This record gives sequence, C-alpha cells and structure tokens, in this order.
Amino acid sequence: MRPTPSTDTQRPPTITDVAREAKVGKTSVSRYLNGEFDSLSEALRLRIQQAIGTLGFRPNQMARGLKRGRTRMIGMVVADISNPYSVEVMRGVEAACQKQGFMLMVCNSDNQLELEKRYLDLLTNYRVEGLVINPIGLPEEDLASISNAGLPLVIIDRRAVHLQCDMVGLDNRQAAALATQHLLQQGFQAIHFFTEPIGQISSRSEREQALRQVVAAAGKGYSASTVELDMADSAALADALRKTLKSKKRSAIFAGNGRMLLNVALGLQQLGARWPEDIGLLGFDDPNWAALAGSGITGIRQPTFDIGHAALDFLVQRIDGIVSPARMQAFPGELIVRGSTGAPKNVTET
Amino acid sequence: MRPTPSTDTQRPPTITDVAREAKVGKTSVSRYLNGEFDSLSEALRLRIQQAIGTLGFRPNQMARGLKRGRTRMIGMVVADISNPYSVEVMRGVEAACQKQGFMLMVCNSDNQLELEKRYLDLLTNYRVEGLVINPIGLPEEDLASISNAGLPLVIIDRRAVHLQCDMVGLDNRQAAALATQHLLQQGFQAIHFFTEPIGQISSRSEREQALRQVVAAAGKGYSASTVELDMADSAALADALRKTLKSKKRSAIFAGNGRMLLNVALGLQQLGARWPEDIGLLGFDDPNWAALAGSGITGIRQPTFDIGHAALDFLVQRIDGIVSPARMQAFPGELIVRGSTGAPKNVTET
DNA sequence: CTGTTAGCGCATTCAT
DNA sequence: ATGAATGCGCTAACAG
Repeated sequence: MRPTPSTDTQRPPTITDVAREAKVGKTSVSRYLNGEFDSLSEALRLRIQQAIGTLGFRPNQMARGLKRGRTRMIGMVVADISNPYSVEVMRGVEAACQKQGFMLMVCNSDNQLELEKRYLDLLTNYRVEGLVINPIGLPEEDLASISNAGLPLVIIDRRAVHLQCDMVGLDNRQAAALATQHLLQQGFQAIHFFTEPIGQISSRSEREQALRQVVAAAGKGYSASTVELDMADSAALADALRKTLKSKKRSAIFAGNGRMLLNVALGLQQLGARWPEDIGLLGFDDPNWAALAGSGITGIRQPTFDIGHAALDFLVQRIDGIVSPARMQAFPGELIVRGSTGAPKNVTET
Repeated sequence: MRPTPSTDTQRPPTITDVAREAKVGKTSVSRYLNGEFDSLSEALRLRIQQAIGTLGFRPNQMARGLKRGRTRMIGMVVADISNPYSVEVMRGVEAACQKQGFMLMVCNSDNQLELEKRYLDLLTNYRVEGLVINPIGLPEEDLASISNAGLPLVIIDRRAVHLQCDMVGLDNRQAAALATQHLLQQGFQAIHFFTEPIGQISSRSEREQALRQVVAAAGKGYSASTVELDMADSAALADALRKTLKSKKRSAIFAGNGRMLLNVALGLQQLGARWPEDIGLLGFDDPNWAALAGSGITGIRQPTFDIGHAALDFLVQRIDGIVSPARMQAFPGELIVRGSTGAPKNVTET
C-alpha cells in the first residue's frame, strides 16, 4: 500500500467527519469538545474519543471563534522588538496569556508609524479580543478609534492624555529621581540626559523632568542638560559626546534607555573615554551586559516581566466586562550600582 | 443625548450591515472588499465606500478564513525569545511575512518542551497555513505528525534527520572551523568549547565536531575539550572556568552561543580573569555588546535577518504548492575579530 | 454589472 | 441523554 497520492494535502477532518465516524450527531461531538461530559453517556464519549483519535481531528478555532463571537486571541504591538525591554515585557504578557487561556499575536512595528497602524488594523480584523500596545509615538487618534470601538486596550510605557484606557509602566519620576540623587551623591555636578527624541512620549519627558527637578533642588553648582539623539545618527552622538567630555564640571551621562546606553558606551569607547574616570555613566534598563562594560555600568532595573503580566491582567478584566475608569499602574525601578558611577578619583596609577 | 448605554460593546458591523446601508447586495460588498472593481459600477463602489466609512466596518478575517479555507496566518515557535538571535530571526520572518501578505503569530516555548507542544497544537488549531519553528530539542515525532498532516513546516537552526522538511540556518561547520583556525593562528593551543547540553541538537554537535576536526588537523600540541553546561547552573560554570584557567597551555574558550558567551564573560570577570591576558575568548552570535567587554570579544556573526527571511520564503513556496524534496539552506558565518583573541602577550605593564 | 443561494466548521436553541 | 436545525460573517457559484 503506497502512501496517499499527490492529494496529500487533505483538508483537516471536521466535526462532521468525527460525527460520522463515531456514528453520533455533531451536537454530541461538540459537547464532547466543550467538556460537557455530564450530558454524554459513557458509550458515546468513548466512541467520540476514539473517532477523534483515529481521524486526528483538531477543532477549528476560526469556526469556533466565528460562532461564539470570541477568538481567545490577544494582539500585541511592540515598537521595537530588538529592544530587550520589549521582549521581557512580552514574556510577561505571554505567560499571563497562557494562564488565562489566550493566544498571543505579537507584531513588531519596527518604529514605523505606518507599520504600527497597519498591524493595529490587521489585529482588529482578526478580531482579537484585546490589545496590548507599546506605541511608537502616541497616535491617540488611531488608538481612540480602537478604544471607542469597544476593543479593550492597554498601553505600555506611555501615558496617554486624552485617551481613556489602562496604562502600565515604570514609575518614571521615582526611578529617574532615584538615579539622579545617586549621581549627585557620588559627586557628579553636571548631568547630561541622552535620549531619543522626546516628542510626545511621556516616559521620556517624565524622566527628563524628574531629573531636572532633582538637579534644580540641589542648588547652584549643579546643572542638567538634555541631548536628543536619533538612534541611527552616530555622528551626532559622537559630537555630543565630545562636547560633554569637555565639560569643566564633574559630569555624568544618563542614558534614557538600554539601547541609548549601548550606543553611548560604544561611542565613549571609540573616543577613548573611560568610566568613571573620564565621565560618569548610568542608564535605564540595566541590560544584562552592564556588568561587563569597563568597571560595570550602573543601571535602573525595571520589573519588565511584571509589567507585561499586569498589562494582560488589566486587559482580561476589561474583556470580562469590568467597567471602571482608566487605570494606571506604575512599578518602581531599582537602582543597580556599579563602577561607572564610582566616586570621582583620578588616581588610577598606584 | 447621552452616550450609548451600557451596551457600548456593540458587535462590529458586518458585511450585511454594509450592504443594507449602501442598498446593495452582500456580493457587491464582498467584491469591493476583494478589489474586484472591474465588476462594479462607479456608483455602487462609491456607495459602498461611503457605507464602510460611516459604519466603521472591518472585514472579519475569521469568517474569510473559514470560507476560503486559508487564514493567511503563519505560526512561529521560538525556543528562547530572550535570545537576541531568535529575535533577529523573527524580524526577518516578520518582514517577509509582510511582503507576502501574511500575519505572523509568534510563540515563545521558553525552553519548555511541554509548552512547545502546546503551542504547536494551538497554532494548528488556529489553522495557520505554515509553521516556522526553532525547536527546543527536536521532537521529531510531533513535527512529523504536523508535517504529515500536510502543514508546511520549516525548521530553523536545526537539522532533522528523519524528518522531511525544509531547514534554514548557519553553516555551522564552516563557521566553527573559521573561528577555530583563527584561534590556532593566534597561538592558542587548547580550545575549550563551552556549550549548552548538545543532546540531539545538530547545530551544537556540528559546531563541536568542526572545532575538533580543525584542532586535530593542527597536530599534537593542540587539544580540544568540550564542556556542557546548563545555562542556569552558575556554580558548575564557575567550576569549569576555574579548571580551564589552570591549564598549562595557552587556552581559549569558545562559547557555543551568545548567551553562553555572556555567562562565560561574567564568570571570568568574577574570577578576576581577563581576556586575552589570562585566557582567549570567542563566541557565536557576536552580541551587540561584544565590543564593550574588556578589550572586546571576538565573535561569529550570523546573518540572522536573512535566515528568517529565507525561512519564510521557503514556507510560502510550500504553501503555494511547490513540491520538492526537503531543502537545506546554510548561510556562512562571519568572523569579527576583537581583542579577546589577541596574540598571547603577558606584557601589560609598561 | 448585480443579486440570490448555498455552504465553510462549529455551538446553540429546541425538540425528542 | 441525544440529535436536527439554524446561523456566526463571509465568499463563490450561479443566475439574471
């Protein structure tokens, strides 16, 4: 007996096939699939189980979704999947999804607004039951239209002003203040905040504001500056670094996120500058390589997994029909101190 | 006029709603949706367009999928999403998906075999049209059952022996040989391959074999050893490192992937060992922080994005019905030389 | 060019 | 305890 001919691409067996094979009605099979064993005789249950096995039947989720009006799918759109921060958040979301019986569709908008829109559309069309989004900018209009359409939505790492929807993220003010105080304590007098363009992005502006506030409160003699940089523009970065290194005061660079921290560190290295001897260095996200770079880089660790998990929990509550005003959950950041913010000492040679 | 009452969760408008609103038949709306404008009068087209707009109608992909028998969804299961390698591959797959009009569902099996199985099941139930998988071990049985069910499948970074399906990955032998030759040229005599448990995982064993082969060909005086380590077991790692550091010969550690490289570097740092002074260091994956660690770490860069892209191209060909024996595409690796494999010199003090 | 009809695979009344 | 019939939103014949 030779294998099935070219028509190897059999369409998958349907509930009807199972019913026929088991010599029962489709209804009974459906009941079996939904675990309604109370209303099934032992005999039927066994026949059905048998039939499903021999046919290799798998219930079509599309059809179920269509019928029940719920797909058990969650969509997630991430601004930059190559940022480990996003990946960690995603892991939290996924773990929570699994506990709750949802399937996660992840899309990477790759920092392109157009792509983000497209994915939002697509996910909507696929009738996901909820959306977790870490938006690029903050296309409040687009998001509003989604939210208004009744689709539950939770935003990560951004605070929307005009939009009524749940938000989860870091307590940026607390975290930035914590780090800035540390820098001042360590004797740094000029703090340079290196960030991607702040624009309308709340997490960035909150970090900047808190930084400035703490520095201002420290009195004169202390200064804060902000450098907005495009991640791709390494020339601009080098310029800014050179300028910063010339500062008379004891200076430190505060990187707005893990990627920026990487770029800054690489840039400093190329310029032959070392931390903390030539300049202090500290960044958000505490990437896993932070201990390796020179004498280690001080960082702010975010509870990324929890953030993702919390986001999905919010979402599921909405899906389950809870009504409540928009909520906001801000997790505290933790300061991990390493060599790059060591006390000023120019004594390297013994 | 107060806002819509509690029933704010309106079900989305359907094609029927549009048809009624535009005073046309559902068929015409369907035609409109599918771009069959040739068979639509200007008048109808406009009315439909109008109706879609005012209703905010979005075609239900589930229903379309059910009807047409194709969902335009691709499933991807990744063994470890927190490995940047996987993320980069995923970006390649996603980019290709978009070009081809597919939607990608990504799942992270988190190195748990059970989870992997579950996700494979789930994706199958959702009737994805193809599967890209970077398997944990190589559950050939499970994969075989999928493949035999007629679902196109492409495996990433693994070579399946008994399984007939397309594979995409690195040319592990070439890459490992290239790196090993470099180490020998640089004067290293004992090469220690640090890897996660090799098991049935072809990429790992191929790397090891190529390494041993090159070392063997170099003649006596040269030696190769393999250390298999669980990523979580830092004590075992420390032990292994201590042992390696005691070696009389000029030694180098060859890390089996980026994560292992990170752990090794951190471990060495904790032991106070430096590269290349105390030991040579080199690893697969060339992580983006490699230049920052000490005098930089030499790495093997993989064309991850291309790998992902190629995988999806293979997959789509299968989906489009191409019949051909299992194919295998192996991309070459590139050696990025940095300080960690510098020539042996114990002259650090001037 | 346009509309009517009949399912896609499944869950759900409603009978029996 | 079981099954027949109906419809979810959409596309694809098949008529006009």
